[in-house]
Amino acid sequence: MLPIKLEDFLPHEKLQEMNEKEIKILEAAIDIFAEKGFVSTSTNEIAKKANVAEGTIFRYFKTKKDLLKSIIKPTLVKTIAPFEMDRFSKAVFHMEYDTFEDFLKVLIVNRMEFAKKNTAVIKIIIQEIPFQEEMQEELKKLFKEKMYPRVENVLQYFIDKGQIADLPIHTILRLIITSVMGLVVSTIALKDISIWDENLEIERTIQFIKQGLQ
Amino acid sequence: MLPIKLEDFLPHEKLQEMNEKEIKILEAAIDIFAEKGFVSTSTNEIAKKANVAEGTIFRYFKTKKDLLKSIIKPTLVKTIAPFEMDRFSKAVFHMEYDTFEDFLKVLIVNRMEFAKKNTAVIKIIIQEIPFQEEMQEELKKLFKEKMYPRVENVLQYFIDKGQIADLPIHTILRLIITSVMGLVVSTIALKDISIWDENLEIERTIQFIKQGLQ
Amino acid sequence: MLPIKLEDFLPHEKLQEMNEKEIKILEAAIDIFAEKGFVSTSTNEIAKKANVAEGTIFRYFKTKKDLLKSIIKPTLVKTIAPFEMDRFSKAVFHMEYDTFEDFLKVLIVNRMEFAKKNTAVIKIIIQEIPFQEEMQEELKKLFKEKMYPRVENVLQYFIDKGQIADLPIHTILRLIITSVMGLVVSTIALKDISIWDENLEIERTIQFIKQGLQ
Amino acid sequence: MLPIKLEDFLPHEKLQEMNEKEIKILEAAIDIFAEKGFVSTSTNEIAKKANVAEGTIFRYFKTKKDLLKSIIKPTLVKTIAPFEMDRFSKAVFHMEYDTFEDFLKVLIVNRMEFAKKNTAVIKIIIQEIPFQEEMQEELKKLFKEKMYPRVENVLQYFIDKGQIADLPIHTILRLIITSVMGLVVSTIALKDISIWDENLEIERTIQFIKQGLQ
DNA sequence: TATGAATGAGAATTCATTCAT
DNA sequence: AATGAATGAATTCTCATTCAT
Repeated sequence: MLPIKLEDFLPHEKLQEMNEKEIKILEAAIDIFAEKGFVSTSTNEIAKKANVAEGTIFRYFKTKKDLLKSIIKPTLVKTIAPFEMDRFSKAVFHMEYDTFEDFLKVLIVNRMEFAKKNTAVIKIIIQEIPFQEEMQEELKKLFKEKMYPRVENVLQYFIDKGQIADLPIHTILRLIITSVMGLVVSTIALKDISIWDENLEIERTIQFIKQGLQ
Repeated sequence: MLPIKLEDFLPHEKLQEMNEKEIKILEAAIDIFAEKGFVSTSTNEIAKKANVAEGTIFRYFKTKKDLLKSIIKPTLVKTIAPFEMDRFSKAVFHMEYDTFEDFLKVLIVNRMEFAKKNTAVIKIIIQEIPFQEEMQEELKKLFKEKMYPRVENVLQYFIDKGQIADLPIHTILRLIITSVMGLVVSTIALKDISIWDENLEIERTIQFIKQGLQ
Repeated sequence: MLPIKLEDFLPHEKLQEMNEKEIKILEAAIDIFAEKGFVSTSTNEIAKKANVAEGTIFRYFKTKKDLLKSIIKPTLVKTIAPFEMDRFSKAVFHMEYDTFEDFLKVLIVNRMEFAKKNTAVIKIIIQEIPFQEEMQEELKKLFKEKMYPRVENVLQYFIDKGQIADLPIHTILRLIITSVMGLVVSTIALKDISIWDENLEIERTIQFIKQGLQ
Repeated sequence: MLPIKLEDFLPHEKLQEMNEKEIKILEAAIDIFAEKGFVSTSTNEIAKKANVAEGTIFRYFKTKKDLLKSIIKPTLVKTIAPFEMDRFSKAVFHMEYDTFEDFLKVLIVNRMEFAKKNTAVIKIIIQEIPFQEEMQEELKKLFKEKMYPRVENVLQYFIDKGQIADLPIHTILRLIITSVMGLVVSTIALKDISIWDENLEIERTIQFIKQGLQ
């Protein structure tokens, strides 16, 4: 895996108000957390990789756990965010997509790109969320308040148009998320294997979900 | 989560040749590993919960990692095993199931039951596999040698009968596994929530997969 | 090094009143103590090599240190003993040897044989005596009471006959012991090296001491 | 035994680049290792005597064994070094000493002084070398490459001059080393005993070796 | 701000010894 | 007599965090 560059996925304003050392610490921490897990990574190791003194870490992050939170939170927010803010979301809410298939395509391509940019942090989130109650709450809140209401709207729209079956929203959502995450995880895990043709698998997954929900 | 009882899921012969203390250590370890993660669990903690001296742990398991392996391995094997040996598998190979739907039903119900019995160990496996190369190899080998060939047979049979689309086996398998694991994880995570009706969700998942692969 | 056989160097009566297990424990302990040192040898290891249960060791030897003493003491006694009891000693006291050279020859050949039979225990003694005050006392007492008076006699006899220089007994003794121990240690350490010709080195050492004391 | 002062026998430059705590740890370790042996000394004990936290030991020495090596190695080098570098050695190679006796005198006085300054470390070396293969190799290498060739030169010179007998170099060397080490050990062990007159014993040892090799 | 030495609590592991069988 | 399971104190080593410079 290539070393992380924070500028790839932290908002510009945020980055500008961050110190260079702080950034290097975050980048180093993401790299090593993803590789060895949070608990198995020592602050000493992070300091060395970030080329700072161990004490410097604690100037920017009160504790090691704080450092973890600083890594997880923005990505958690950005995982959910598109559903409320970006081009994609606005488009959907203006019902610019006529078909569920178009919607799926945009959703999947968008989240796949995001996942590939944020592989390391996503790994960390998947590993650590089960043990970080605070982050679990954050995730639940984001899901409930930011994501679910918008998605409910969209899905209801397609149900009403008769493009997908009249199942409970939470069931539809589960089946979609499950399939998309399966695709994402497979892509990350298998991306080096020759038989894996990403575009083909994306297309097949779209068809699978679409038909499955008909 | 209820405390684990090993007798629920270790073969009788195996249990009989195990010492009472050894069993109590395993049970305690499974409980705490699942709750706090392997690295964050101290042997002291395990010893206390198992009501043995800390040294006793090391009589039965050479190292803490050994203890982890002793927990993970049998469940890993049993996760794969049904595909080669039990009633379900034999039945399938004699093509006693006429329809893909029947096959899916048996598969899902069977794995759901297993998952509910082994929740804690499955949590541990999901958490630790990414960091335990040895176990990764074991898993790959089991998958390749024990599971894939049999499943390939069955799926090809249904493809030939025209009951599922003519997609590559690995794609079909990914979509099925993904959906089933999504169901399993949802069941474990949401089982206490009132709107979650397990049987209904099973049925919906079966329909989803079946239609998705048509 | 070949495994030790106690019968080689424990008196017959002593051996007869010893249990078979006790003997096997002693033999195993000597072997491993010599190889790894007393502190670095575990009772478990000894038990395994002796083919007995760990508890059995403590039936015959109250503590691990007791086992050490049981190994060291008889050899310590036998290192000193010849000077008071055996053929060599009696001979010397009857002044059957006319020349200092004859005396040296008997002394060295005798002690070399003893050293080669007891290599392992001698190693243990050299390693452990510095840390075992109790054994140090024993050694001093044996030296003072059993060895020194006899040896003094003999050496005085040769001084009086003009065969060795009129130096203080303790100096003569130091120079002899030093040269003999150097020979013994060299023999043990170098016995596998081709240029080492034992008989030649014995002869040279005799000449060296003899001339040195003229 | 008096507490060790490192400044007595570590080169000035080396000492200057060493931290105060590092020095205190080394001094404490030498003291206790010499008294109780390496394996029987706990890092806790060393820390207490050195007045540092136990963790501090491991900042300066990666492992306990590393600490041992750091103690043994410089003294091992310095035991051999004079034969290749210092005043004594240069003098000998310019054959400034006319007689073997002069040579012996310089050798013995020099090594006796060294031994008295480094008693504790020498004790440790003698105790631990048999169990530390790495150090054994180091010792052999030093002996072979640094000491033996020079000494061979000198001894051959005296053989050629007819001052010592024409014996193999290794035999001559063994007899000298043996006698000198015997003197050193006796001095260390007996230095508190009233009958022990060091200068007298040195003189007697010189005569003993000289005549022995005639 | 930044450093990195120092800390000491806590980790996994070992082992002599005990004791019920 | 003999076993070997069980113990728990002691050991080496790690690491997040603090703090004087």
